[in-house]
Amino acid sequence: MILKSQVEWVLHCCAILAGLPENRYLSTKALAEFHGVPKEYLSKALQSLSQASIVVTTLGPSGGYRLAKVPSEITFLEIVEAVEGKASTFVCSNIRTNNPCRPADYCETKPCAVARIMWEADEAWRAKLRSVKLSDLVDTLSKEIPADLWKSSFEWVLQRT
Amino acid sequence: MILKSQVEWVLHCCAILAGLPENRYLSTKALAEFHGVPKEYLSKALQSLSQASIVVTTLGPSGGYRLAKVPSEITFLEIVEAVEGKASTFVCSNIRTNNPCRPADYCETKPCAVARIMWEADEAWRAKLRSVKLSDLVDTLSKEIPADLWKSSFEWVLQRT
DNA sequence: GGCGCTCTACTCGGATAAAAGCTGTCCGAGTGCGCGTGG
DNA sequence: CCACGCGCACTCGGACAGCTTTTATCCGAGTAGAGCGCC
Repeated sequence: MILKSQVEWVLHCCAILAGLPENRYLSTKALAEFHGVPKEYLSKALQSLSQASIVVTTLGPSGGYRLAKVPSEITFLEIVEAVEGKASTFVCSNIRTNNPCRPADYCETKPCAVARIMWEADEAWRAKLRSVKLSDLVDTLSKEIPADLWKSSFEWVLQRT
Repeated sequence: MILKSQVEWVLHCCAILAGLPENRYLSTKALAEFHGVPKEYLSKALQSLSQASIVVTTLGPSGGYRLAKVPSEITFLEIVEAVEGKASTFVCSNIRTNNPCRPADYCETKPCAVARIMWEADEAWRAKLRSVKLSDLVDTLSKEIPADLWKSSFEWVLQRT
Protein backbone atom coordinates (compact mmCIF):
# COMPACT_ATOMS: atom_id res chain seq x y z
CA MET A 1 0.00 0.00 0.00
CA ILE A 2 1.85 3.06 -1.23
CA LEU A 3 0.55 6.55 -1.95
CA LYS A 4 0.70 7.77 -5.53
CA SER A 5 3.75 9.80 -6.48
CA GLN A 6 1.26 12.45 -7.61
CA VAL A 7 0.65 13.17 -3.92
CA GLU A 8 4.26 14.21 -3.46
CA TRP A 9 4.13 16.29 -6.62
CA VAL A 10 1.02 18.28 -5.75
CA LEU A 11 2.22 18.97 -2.22
CA HIS A 12 5.38 20.54 -3.60
CA CYS A 13 3.36 22.38 -6.22
CA CYS A 14 1.07 23.82 -3.56
CA ALA A 15 4.09 25.04 -1.64
CA ILE A 16 5.22 26.93 -4.72
CA LEU A 17 1.77 28.31 -5.43
CA ALA A 18 1.52 29.47 -1.84
CA GLY A 19 4.52 31.74 -2.38
CA LEU A 20 3.10 33.40 -5.46
CA PRO A 21 1.83 37.01 -5.42
CA GLU A 22 -1.95 37.48 -5.42
CA ASN A 23 -3.75 36.72 -8.65
CA ARG A 24 -0.73 35.41 -10.47
CA TYR A 25 -1.15 32.13 -12.31
CA LEU A 26 1.56 29.54 -12.85
CA SER A 27 1.37 27.13 -15.78
CA THR A 28 1.57 23.36 -15.57
CA LYS A 29 4.62 23.52 -17.78
CA ALA A 30 6.52 25.71 -15.32
CA LEU A 31 5.56 23.53 -12.34
CA ALA A 32 6.55 20.39 -14.23
CA GLU A 33 9.93 21.79 -15.28
CA PHE A 34 10.67 23.08 -11.82
CA HIS A 35 10.07 19.69 -10.25
CA GLY A 36 11.37 17.59 -13.12
CA VAL A 37 8.21 15.57 -13.62
CA PRO A 38 6.19 14.80 -16.77
CA LYS A 39 3.99 17.75 -17.62
CA GLU A 40 0.97 15.88 -18.91
CA TYR A 41 0.75 13.54 -15.97
CA LEU A 42 1.21 16.34 -13.47
CA SER A 43 -1.63 18.05 -15.26
CA LYS A 44 -3.94 15.20 -14.25
CA ALA A 45 -3.05 15.67 -10.62
CA LEU A 46 -3.61 19.43 -10.80
CA GLN A 47 -6.99 18.82 -12.38
CA SER A 48 -7.89 16.80 -9.30
CA LEU A 49 -6.91 19.76 -7.13
CA SER A 50 -9.04 21.97 -9.31
CA GLN A 51 -12.06 19.72 -8.95
CA ALA A 52 -11.56 19.78 -5.19
CA SER A 53 -11.59 23.59 -5.25
CA ILE A 54 -8.10 23.83 -3.83
CA VAL A 55 -6.74 25.67 -6.85
CA VAL A 56 -8.39 27.73 -9.56
CA THR A 57 -7.39 27.76 -13.17
CA THR A 58 -7.45 30.21 -16.04
CA LEU A 59 -7.32 29.31 -19.69
CA GLY A 60 -5.39 30.94 -22.47
CA PRO A 61 -1.91 32.42 -22.49
CA SER A 62 -0.55 33.50 -19.10
CA GLY A 63 -3.04 30.99 -17.78
CA GLY A 64 -2.36 28.30 -15.21
CA TYR A 65 -3.11 27.66 -11.57
CA ARG A 66 -3.26 29.61 -8.35
CA LEU A 67 -4.52 28.69 -4.90
CA ALA A 68 -8.25 29.07 -4.34
CA LYS A 69 -7.80 29.89 -0.65
CA VAL A 70 -5.26 31.28 1.78
CA PRO A 71 -2.52 28.72 2.62
CA SER A 72 -3.58 28.74 6.26
CA GLU A 73 -6.99 27.43 5.24
CA ILE A 74 -5.71 24.53 3.17
CA THR A 75 -4.94 21.32 5.04
CA PHE A 76 -2.71 18.47 3.95
CA LEU A 77 -5.73 16.21 4.15
CA GLU A 78 -7.58 18.21 1.52
CA ILE A 79 -4.67 17.94 -0.86
CA VAL A 80 -4.05 14.26 -0.24
CA GLU A 81 -7.73 13.39 -0.54
CA ALA A 82 -8.03 15.35 -3.76
CA VAL A 83 -5.49 13.01 -5.34
CA GLU A 84 -6.02 9.76 -3.44
CA GLY A 85 -9.75 9.96 -2.93
CA LYS A 86 -11.75 10.14 0.26
CA ALA A 87 -12.38 6.41 0.54
CA SER A 88 -10.92 4.58 3.51
CA THR A 89 -7.69 2.67 3.00
CA PHE A 90 -9.40 -0.42 4.40
CA VAL A 91 -12.31 -1.95 2.57
CA CYS A 92 -14.41 -4.52 4.40
CA SER A 93 -15.71 -7.26 2.12
CA ASN A 94 -17.85 -8.60 4.98
CA ILE A 95 -16.02 -11.87 5.02
CA ARG A 96 -17.90 -12.88 8.16
CA THR A 97 -21.05 -13.56 6.15
CA ASN A 98 -19.28 -16.57 4.62
CA ASN A 99 -19.24 -18.36 7.97
CA PRO A 100 -20.80 -21.76 7.18
CA CYS A 101 -22.53 -21.86 10.59
CA ARG A 102 -24.28 -18.57 10.01
CA PRO A 103 -28.07 -18.88 9.64
CA ALA A 104 -29.36 -17.56 6.33
CA ASP A 105 -31.68 -15.04 7.95
CA TYR A 106 -29.00 -13.64 10.26
CA CYS A 107 -28.83 -9.87 10.15
CA GLU A 108 -25.78 -7.88 11.19
CA THR A 109 -26.44 -4.94 13.47
CA LYS A 110 -22.99 -3.35 13.42
CA PRO A 111 -20.16 -3.14 10.92
CA CYS A 112 -17.53 -5.84 11.34
CA ALA A 113 -15.33 -5.37 14.42
CA VAL A 114 -12.18 -5.82 12.37
CA ALA A 115 -13.25 -3.09 9.99
CA ARG A 116 -14.10 -0.70 12.82
CA ILE A 117 -10.59 -0.95 14.21
CA MET A 118 -8.98 -0.50 10.81
CA TRP A 119 -11.20 2.50 10.13
CA GLU A 120 -10.17 4.07 13.41
CA ALA A 121 -6.52 3.75 12.39
CA ASP A 122 -7.36 5.27 9.03
CA GLU A 123 -9.06 8.15 10.82
CA ALA A 124 -5.97 8.69 13.00
CA TRP A 125 -3.91 9.07 9.82
CA ARG A 126 -6.41 11.55 8.38
CA ALA A 127 -6.64 13.48 11.63
CA LYS A 128 -2.88 14.02 11.56
CA LEU A 129 -3.03 15.25 7.99
CA ARG A 130 -6.00 17.46 8.85
CA SER A 131 -3.98 19.15 11.58
CA VAL A 132 -1.22 20.32 9.24
CA LYS A 133 -1.88 23.35 7.09
CA LEU A 134 -0.17 24.38 3.91
CA SER A 135 1.05 27.51 5.69
CA ASP A 136 2.88 25.29 8.19
CA LEU A 137 4.78 23.68 5.35
CA VAL A 138 5.70 27.06 3.88
CA ASP A 139 6.94 28.23 7.29
CA THR A 140 9.13 25.17 7.68
CA LEU A 141 10.52 25.39 4.18
CA SER A 142 11.35 29.08 4.46
CA LYS A 143 13.35 28.33 7.60
CA GLU A 144 15.21 25.33 6.26
CA ILE A 145 15.99 26.39 2.73
CA PRO A 146 18.95 28.77 2.37
CA ALA A 147 17.75 32.31 1.66
CA ASP A 148 19.55 32.63 -1.66
CA LEU A 149 18.14 29.38 -3.03
CA TRP A 150 14.68 30.36 -1.78
CA LYS A 151 14.94 33.72 -3.51
CA SER A 152 16.33 32.47 -6.81
CA SER A 153 13.70 29.75 -6.96
CA PHE A 154 10.89 32.27 -6.74
CA GLU A 155 12.57 34.51 -9.28
CA TRP A 156 12.76 31.51 -11.61
CA VAL A 157 9.08 30.86 -11.05
CA LEU A 158 7.96 34.48 -11.30
CA GLN A 159 9.55 34.79 -14.73
CA ARG A 160 7.01 32.23 -15.93
CA THR A 161 3.79 33.61 -14.46
CA MET B 1 -4.21 3.51 -1.90
CA ILE B 2 -6.06 0.50 -0.55
CA LEU B 3 -4.85 -2.24 1.76
CA LYS B 4 -4.69 -5.76 0.37
CA SER B 5 -7.70 -7.96 0.96
CA GLN B 6 -5.23 -10.40 2.51
CA VAL B 7 -5.06 -8.06 5.50
CA GLU B 8 -8.74 -8.55 6.20
CA TRP B 9 -8.39 -12.30 5.77
CA VAL B 10 -5.48 -12.80 8.15
CA LEU B 11 -7.08 -10.62 10.83
CA HIS B 12 -10.15 -12.83 10.79
CA CYS B 13 -7.97 -15.93 10.72
CA CYS B 14 -6.04 -14.73 13.76
CA ALA B 15 -9.31 -14.20 15.60
CA ILE B 16 -10.20 -17.84 14.94
CA LEU B 17 -6.76 -19.11 15.89
CA ALA B 18 -6.94 -17.12 19.12
CA GLY B 19 -9.98 -19.15 20.17
CA LEU B 20 -8.32 -22.50 19.59
CA PRO B 21 -7.25 -24.76 22.50
CA GLU B 22 -3.52 -24.89 23.25
CA ASN B 23 -1.36 -26.79 20.80
CA ARG B 24 -4.10 -27.44 18.29
CA TYR B 25 -3.34 -26.69 14.68
CA LEU B 26 -5.84 -25.54 12.07
CA SER B 27 -5.24 -26.22 8.40
CA THR B 28 -5.26 -23.60 5.65
CA LYS B 29 -8.07 -25.52 4.03
CA ALA B 30 -10.33 -25.17 7.07
CA LEU B 31 -9.57 -21.44 7.43
CA ALA B 32 -10.21 -20.89 3.73
CA GLU B 33 -13.51 -22.74 3.76
CA PHE B 34 -14.68 -20.98 6.89
CA HIS B 35 -14.07 -17.56 5.38
CA GLY B 36 -14.97 -18.44 1.81
CA VAL B 37 -11.67 -17.34 0.30
CA PRO B 38 -9.29 -19.14 -2.10
CA LYS B 39 -7.19 -21.63 -0.17
CA GLU B 40 -3.93 -21.26 -2.09
CA TYR B 41 -3.89 -17.51 -1.95
CA LEU B 42 -4.77 -17.41 1.72
CA SER B 43 -1.84 -19.78 2.18
CA LYS B 44 0.50 -17.06 0.90
CA ALA B 45 -0.79 -14.63 3.48
CA LEU B 46 -0.41 -17.16 6.29
CA GLN B 47 3.15 -17.83 5.17
CA SER B 48 3.81 -14.14 5.70
CA LEU B 49 2.45 -14.43 9.23
CA SER B 50 4.69 -17.45 9.74
CA GLN B 51 7.77 -15.55 8.57
CA ALA B 52 6.87 -12.76 10.98
CA SER B 53 6.72 -15.29 13.83
CA ILE B 54 3.08 -14.53 14.56
CA VAL B 55 1.96 -18.07 13.88
CA VAL B 56 3.80 -21.40 13.86
CA THR B 57 3.15 -24.23 11.47
CA THR B 58 3.40 -28.00 11.51
CA LEU B 59 3.68 -30.19 8.47
CA GLY B 60 2.00 -33.48 7.72
CA PRO B 61 -1.52 -34.64 8.51
CA SER B 62 -3.31 -32.80 11.33
CA GLY B 63 -0.86 -30.02 10.51
CA GLY B 64 -1.65 -26.37 10.05
CA TYR B 65 -1.25 -23.14 11.97
CA ARG B 66 -1.54 -21.95 15.53
CA LEU B 67 -0.59 -18.65 17.18
CA ALA B 68 3.03 -18.31 18.22
CA LYS B 69 2.15 -16.06 21.16
CA VAL B 70 -0.68 -15.24 23.52
CA PRO B 71 -3.37 -13.06 21.84
CA SER B 72 -2.69 -10.25 24.30
CA GLU B 73 0.87 -10.04 23.01
CA ILE B 74 -0.04 -9.76 19.34
CA THR B 75 -0.83 -6.29 18.03
CA PHE B 76 -2.80 -5.37 14.94
CA LEU B 77 0.30 -3.61 13.66
CA GLU B 78 2.31 -6.83 13.68
CA ILE B 79 -0.33 -8.60 11.64
CA VAL B 80 -0.84 -5.76 9.19
CA GLU B 81 2.90 -5.25 8.71
CA ALA B 82 3.43 -8.96 8.15
CA VAL B 83 1.20 -8.75 5.09
CA GLU B 84 1.69 -5.16 3.92
CA GLY B 85 5.33 -4.74 4.80
CA LYS B 86 6.96 -2.32 7.18
CA ALA B 87 7.73 0.35 4.61
CA SER B 88 6.08 3.73 4.99
CA THR B 89 3.01 4.44 2.87
CA PHE B 90 4.72 7.59 1.60
CA VAL B 91 7.89 7.34 -0.42
CA CYS B 92 9.90 10.50 -0.98
CA SER B 93 11.56 10.62 -4.37
CA ASN B 94 13.44 13.76 -3.33
CA ILE B 95 11.76 15.83 -5.96
CA ARG B 96 13.37 18.97 -4.53
CA THR B 97 16.74 18.02 -6.01
CA ASN B 98 15.29 18.73 -9.46
CA ASN B 99 14.98 22.43 -8.67
CA PRO B 100 16.75 24.13 -11.59
CA CYS B 101 18.11 26.86 -9.29
CA ARG B 102 19.76 24.37 -7.00
CA PRO B 103 23.58 24.45 -7.07
CA ALA B 104 25.16 21.15 -8.07
CA ASP B 105 27.17 20.86 -4.89
CA TYR B 106 24.22 21.57 -2.62
CA CYS B 107 23.87 19.02 0.15
CA GLU B 108 20.64 18.38 2.04
CA THR B 109 20.91 18.26 5.79
CA LYS B 110 17.42 17.02 6.60
CA PRO B 111 14.86 14.84 4.87
CA CYS B 112 12.32 16.77 2.82
CA ALA B 113 9.79 18.71 4.93
CA VAL B 114 6.90 17.29 2.94
CA ALA B 115 8.08 13.75 3.60
CA ARG B 116 8.53 14.40 7.30
CA ILE B 117 4.88 15.44 7.64
CA MET B 118 3.63 12.49 5.64
CA TRP B 119 5.76 10.11 7.70
CA GLU B 120 4.30 11.53 10.90
CA ALA B 121 0.82 10.79 9.61
CA ASP B 122 1.94 7.30 8.69
CA GLU B 123 3.29 6.86 12.20
CA ALA B 124 -0.03 8.01 13.68
CA TRP B 125 -1.74 5.26 11.71
CA ARG B 126 0.75 2.67 12.93
CA ALA B 127 0.54 3.90 16.51
CA LYS B 128 -3.20 3.31 16.49
CA LEU B 129 -2.74 -0.20 15.12
CA ARG B 130 0.01 -0.84 17.67
CA SER B 131 -2.36 0.03 20.50
CA VAL B 132 -4.91 -2.63 19.57
CA LYS B 133 -4.18 -6.20 20.56
CA LEU B 134 -5.61 -9.36 19.11
CA SER B 135 -7.17 -10.11 22.50
CA ASP B 136 -9.14 -6.84 22.23
CA LEU B 137 -10.65 -8.05 18.98
CA VAL B 138 -11.58 -11.40 20.50
CA ASP B 139 -13.22 -9.63 23.44
CA THR B 140 -15.27 -7.45 21.15
CA LEU B 141 -16.31 -10.32 18.92
CA SER B 142 -17.35 -12.54 21.80
CA LYS B 143 -19.61 -9.78 23.07
CA GLU B 144 -21.18 -8.91 19.74
CA ILE B 145 -21.65 -12.32 18.19
CA PRO B 146 -24.67 -14.30 19.46
CA ALA B 147 -23.57 -17.06 21.82
CA ASP B 148 -25.02 -19.87 19.73
CA LEU B 149 -23.32 -18.73 16.54
CA TRP B 150 -20.06 -18.27 18.43
CA LYS B 151 -20.33 -21.77 19.86
CA SER B 152 -21.30 -23.53 16.65
CA SER B 153 -18.52 -21.77 14.75
CA PHE B 154 -15.88 -23.09 17.10
CA GLU B 155 -17.40 -26.55 16.99
CA TRP B 156 -17.20 -26.42 13.21
CA VAL B 157 -13.58 -25.37 13.45
CA LEU B 158 -12.61 -27.86 16.16
CA GLN B 159 -13.84 -30.75 14.04
CA ARG B 160 -11.06 -29.87 11.59
CA THR B 161 -8.10 -29.47 13.92
C1' DG C 1 4.55 -57.72 19.22
C1' DG C 2 7.81 -54.59 17.17
C1' DC C 3 10.15 -52.59 13.24
C1' DG C 4 10.14 -50.48 8.97
C1' DC C 5 7.73 -49.30 4.69
C1' DT C 6 4.36 -46.96 2.11
C1' DC C 7 0.53 -43.93 1.67
C1' DT C 8 -1.75 -39.88 2.62
C1' DA C 9 -2.70 -35.22 4.04
C1' DC C 10 -0.72 -31.30 4.76
C1' DT C 11 2.77 -27.14 4.23
C1' DC C 12 6.13 -24.73 1.52
C1' DG C 13 7.92 -22.44 -2.39
C1' DG C 14 8.28 -21.43 -7.25
C1' DA C 15 6.20 -20.68 -11.81
C1' DT C 16 2.55 -18.79 -14.23
C1' DA C 17 -1.26 -15.75 -15.49
C1' DA C 18 -5.31 -12.67 -15.45
C1' DA C 19 -7.03 -8.29 -13.74
C1' DA C 20 -6.59 -3.85 -11.85
C1' DG C 21 -4.26 0.28 -10.78
C1' DC C 22 -0.42 3.42 -11.50
C1' DT C 23 2.44 6.01 -14.62
C1' DG C 24 3.11 8.30 -18.70
C1' DT C 25 2.01 9.86 -23.62
C1' DC C 26 -0.70 11.75 -27.30
C1' DC C 27 -4.18 14.41 -29.41
C1' DG C 28 -8.30 17.16 -30.27
C1' DA C 29 -11.46 20.73 -28.39
C1' DG C 30 -12.13 24.88 -26.09
C1' DT C 31 -10.60 29.48 -24.27
C1' DG C 32 -8.52 33.91 -23.50
C1' DC C 33 -4.78 37.06 -24.67
C1' DG C 34 -1.85 39.54 -27.97
C1' DC C 35 -0.68 40.80 -32.43
C1' DG C 36 -1.57 42.24 -37.01
C1' DT C 37 -4.47 44.16 -40.47
C1' DG C 38 -7.82 47.16 -42.22
C1' DG C 39 -10.99 50.93 -41.69
C1' DC D 1 -6.36 55.56 -33.51
C1' DC D 2 -9.72 51.92 -33.01
C1' DA D 3 -12.08 47.56 -34.18
C1' DC D 4 -12.06 43.14 -35.82
C1' DG D 5 -10.11 38.75 -36.72
C1' DC D 6 -6.37 35.45 -36.58
C1' DG D 7 -3.04 32.73 -34.24
C1' DC D 8 -0.83 31.16 -30.20
C1' DA D 9 -0.34 29.33 -25.64
C1' DC D 10 -2.54 27.35 -22.39
C1' DT D 11 -6.16 24.16 -19.96
C1' DC D 12 -9.31 20.38 -20.20
C1' DG D 13 -10.77 15.85 -21.19
C1' DG D 14 -10.58 11.47 -23.35
C1' DA D 15 -8.08 7.64 -25.44
C1' DC D 16 -4.34 4.67 -25.19
C1' DA D 17 -0.09 1.95 -23.89
C1' DG D 18 3.50 0.03 -20.68
C1' DC D 19 4.57 -1.35 -16.21
C1' DT D 20 3.84 -2.84 -11.48
C1' DT D 21 1.00 -4.72 -8.03
C1' DT D 22 -2.69 -7.45 -6.64
C1' DT D 23 -5.19 -11.62 -6.91
C1' DA D 24 -5.21 -15.60 -7.83
C1' DT D 25 -4.10 -20.87 -9.73
C1' DC D 26 -1.28 -24.92 -10.37
C1' DC D 27 2.23 -28.15 -9.35
C1' DG D 28 6.26 -30.41 -7.45
C1' DA D 29 9.17 -31.06 -3.19
C1' DG D 30 9.32 -32.01 1.49
C1' DT D 31 7.36 -33.67 5.97
C1' DA D 32 4.95 -36.02 9.68
C1' DG D 33 1.55 -39.20 11.13
C1' DA D 34 -1.36 -43.51 10.25
C1' DG D 35 -1.85 -47.90 8.67
C1' DC D 36 0.00 -52.03 6.81
C1' DG D 37 3.04 -55.93 6.14
C1' DC D 38 7.07 -58.51 7.45
C1' DC D 39 10.24 -60.59 10.72
